Amino acid sequence: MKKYSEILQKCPLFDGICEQDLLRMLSCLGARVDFFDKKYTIMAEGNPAKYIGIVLSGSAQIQQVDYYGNRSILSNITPSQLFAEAFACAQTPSLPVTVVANEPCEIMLLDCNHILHTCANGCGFHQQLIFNLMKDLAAKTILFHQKIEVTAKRTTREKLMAYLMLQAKKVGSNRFTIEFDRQELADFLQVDRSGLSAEIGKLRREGILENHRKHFVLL
Amino acid sequence: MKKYSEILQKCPLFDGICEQDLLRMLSCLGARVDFFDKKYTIMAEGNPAKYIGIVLSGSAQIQQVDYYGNRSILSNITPSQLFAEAFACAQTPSLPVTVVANEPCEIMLLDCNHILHTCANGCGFHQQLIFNLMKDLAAKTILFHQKIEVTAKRTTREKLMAYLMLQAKKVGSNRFTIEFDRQELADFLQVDRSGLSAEIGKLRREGILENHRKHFVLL
DNA sequence: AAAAGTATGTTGAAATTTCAACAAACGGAG
DNA sequence: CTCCGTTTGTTGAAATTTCAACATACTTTT
Repeated sequence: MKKYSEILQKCPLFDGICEQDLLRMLSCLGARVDFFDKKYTIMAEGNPAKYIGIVLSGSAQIQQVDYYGNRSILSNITPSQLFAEAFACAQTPSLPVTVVANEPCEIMLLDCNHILHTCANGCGFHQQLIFNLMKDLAAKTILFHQKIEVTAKRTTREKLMAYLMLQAKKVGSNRFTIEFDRQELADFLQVDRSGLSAEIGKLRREGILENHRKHFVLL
Repeated sequence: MKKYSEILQKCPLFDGICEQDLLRMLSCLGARVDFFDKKYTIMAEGNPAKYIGIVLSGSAQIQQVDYYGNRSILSNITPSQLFAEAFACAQTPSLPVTVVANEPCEIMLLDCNHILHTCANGCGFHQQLIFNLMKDLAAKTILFHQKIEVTAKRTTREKLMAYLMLQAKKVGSNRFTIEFDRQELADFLQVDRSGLSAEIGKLRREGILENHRKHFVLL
């Protein structure tokens, strides 16, 4: 596990925990590492939520797919980030989302029960882990509010502009690269892909932005 | 504060804490109670998030209002429920939402810093409060997923049906009363009110549901 | 019980989105 | 470099949503 310690140190779950303690903890938490190729399912909708996931390398995508096969993208998870922690903490009997590998990736899974309940060897880190989980869940809630603020807009143009302005704000520059391809961006904004492409073209012709594929400049 | 103890006992923040301890805690947490008449603002967008709110009586509504004045309703908060806890825990410098009184209500405000950090008199309940906050935030995250699952649908009809079926599931019956009036339901589902009314009429004529105002029966 | 105010339903026209189909641009493999 | 699969852009028609305006139903006040 030692080779992952640099990534794990950056994980919000392990804030305030030193490398030595962290490595000792992992076995106590039932940590295991799995590999997934691009497009493979890491966690499937409908399964019980027992594990907290941590992306060690590559990236994963949280999706909801409805009865008719329409995909809605909730977020991308990058290295050091947690996923499925809310469902694991709430012990949801049936995951409402699917987690898929965006690219080949290494995923660490932790047994959530071992985090929430004091273990037999009485290691004293549960309090810190629970505090860190609380902070992480608060931060995720804020991200949800941001997503809703964007998708609550009524037109493709407004959603797109709200999204792009948020990205510009995040990186502190009017020039940035987005994390989604066109189909993914459409599934994140909850609009039609071709309509989205058309709207980007229109904004470009109006001189509001410049772009090439995933690269954008707001003018 | 004693007159609120029945409501507070049901609050997820105080799970596993007995009445006596709870009442002693309140002063330690800087608890105060405010009254608000219908439509009054309990917390205003843009302010720093310092307090966790608890609805003692009446109800409050979490809203986002954008630049153009378009309202989006996130949720209704009923007695014993928390609000703004995610922003307070994350110490957000600027609230992204507005909380308004749905009806005359009593609101308890707690200073979040007093919950997260051990106090001078070293009372031993912070760990339990943090654990409870973590559970509450996990539950709220799941509610967000449900809202997104509904609003991700592309047509008014699909959003409405997804919402109604979720309500039926919640109460375990095909007959139920919804918590929103038409304008509020439209602002929750992120659709046009008149289009929503039209769609309800259409579903009624198709024999898919019966309704009168807030009362619905799915057939 | 009437009046006033609010909420809901209805309508048709205008704006927007979705859908399907295809063209163009790009990127990786050989 | 070329081929091939994938992504992105474009288009027009059909479906849906939005918008404004008004009618009707319900509630509250006096």
